[in-house]
Amino acid sequence: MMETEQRRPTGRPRGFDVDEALERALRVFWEQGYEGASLATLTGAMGISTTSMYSTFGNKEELFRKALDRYSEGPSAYLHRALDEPTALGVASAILAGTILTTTRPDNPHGCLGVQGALATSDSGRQVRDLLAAWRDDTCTLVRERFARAVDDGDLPPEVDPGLLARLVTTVAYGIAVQAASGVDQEELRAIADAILRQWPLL
Amino acid sequence: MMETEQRRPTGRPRGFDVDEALERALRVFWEQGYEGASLATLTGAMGISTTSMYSTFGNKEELFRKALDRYSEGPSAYLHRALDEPTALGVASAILAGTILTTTRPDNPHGCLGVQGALATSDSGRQVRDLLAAWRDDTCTLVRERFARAVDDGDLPPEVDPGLLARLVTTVAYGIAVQAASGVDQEELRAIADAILRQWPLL
DNA sequence: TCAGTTCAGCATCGATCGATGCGGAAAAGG
DNA sequence: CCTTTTCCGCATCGATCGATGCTGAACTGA
Repeated sequence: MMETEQRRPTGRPRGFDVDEALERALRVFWEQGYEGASLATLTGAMGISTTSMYSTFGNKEELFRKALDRYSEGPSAYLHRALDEPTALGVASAILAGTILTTTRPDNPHGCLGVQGALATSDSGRQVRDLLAAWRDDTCTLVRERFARAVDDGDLPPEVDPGLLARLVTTVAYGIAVQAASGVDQEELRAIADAILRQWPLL
Repeated sequence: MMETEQRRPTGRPRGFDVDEALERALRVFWEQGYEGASLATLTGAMGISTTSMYSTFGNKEELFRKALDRYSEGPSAYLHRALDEPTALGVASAILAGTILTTTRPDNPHGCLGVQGALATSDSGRQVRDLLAAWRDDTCTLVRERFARAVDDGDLPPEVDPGLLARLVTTVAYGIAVQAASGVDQEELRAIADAILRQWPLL
């Protein structure tokens, strides 16, 4: 028989919830960026000591990576749901709608962690900057592959370049994220997305 | 007769070129952001001592404000030239073309200072963050007023909302700036801009 | 030449950065 | 109970943060 029951570690159990602490850290990174978020601010928001943070998450960069993963599966989960839409227009519409909702939700920091987390950094933040650039590019790649499938299915005209269309949709999404970070109204952003989608597929 | 000759100050003259030092500082802020750019990095690139920097520019925040002014009149000067285009389509086309050129020029940092200079900051950078948000909003306002004039002139259909169209163009421009910061190819961005402009006026 | 003024190199300020070591407290197994 | 293991508050590390004072050098006008 397999040993299915997870090994209960001996010793004093952890005194805080890892998921909740990570959620708190995510929000700090989201609002203040990777370099702007200090360890003191992070641990203060997480409600734990620096010792607990380092023993649990490694270091600041590892904490950010885990926070980004949580962001992808939480606030940014609309992206993968959007890719399941039956039509390419539905995909694009869901991406822009999800972007607007996530970047302007009143109880969240405004903007997108993947954009404002580390867009320009010093040398010490270069690794995280590259990580987010890859994160954005991965998003674009996923959309491109979905659009390529739409072309194969006849859902998009054969002359449409899926890569270009994916780059266009993500560009608008990132632009929306910048506007949202400045506090632009949600309905105004919705009107922009509608105007773009009204010309679908634009190419 | 007016005293037209400028007062020559007595004492030892300044040993460096203020414009060139500011240009160097601008490039550091452009690449590393306001909070990422340390005084040591700034003065090192400017080739002056911290004493000279403080006596000449005030402090780090004032230095950034002056660098932003220089950015507006230099790399971002295409914006005001674009507003002088005879048609609204010409304005939008010039804005997007200028954005692409400035944010992807090989000898410049990639991206837009107004976007990546301080998109998410700690509390200490909040003033600069707000400054850049206002800078972006001012840009949008200038474009809106230009489009409103185009509506009055019959250059744009009367049902077009100038504010919405201006927000759309600037949103695409900011999105392009984000993509450029990630290293996206210039021609790909041009293709995106062309696709947008092909549907003009989109609303 | 001299007095007056400014520049800028050097040292350093207190605060904060990310990160770590120590040691008592707490909770498990035996 | 006792031993073992882990957690975590506290103090602190060297480095760096933005910012300033001191002081001799440099250059002016008289």
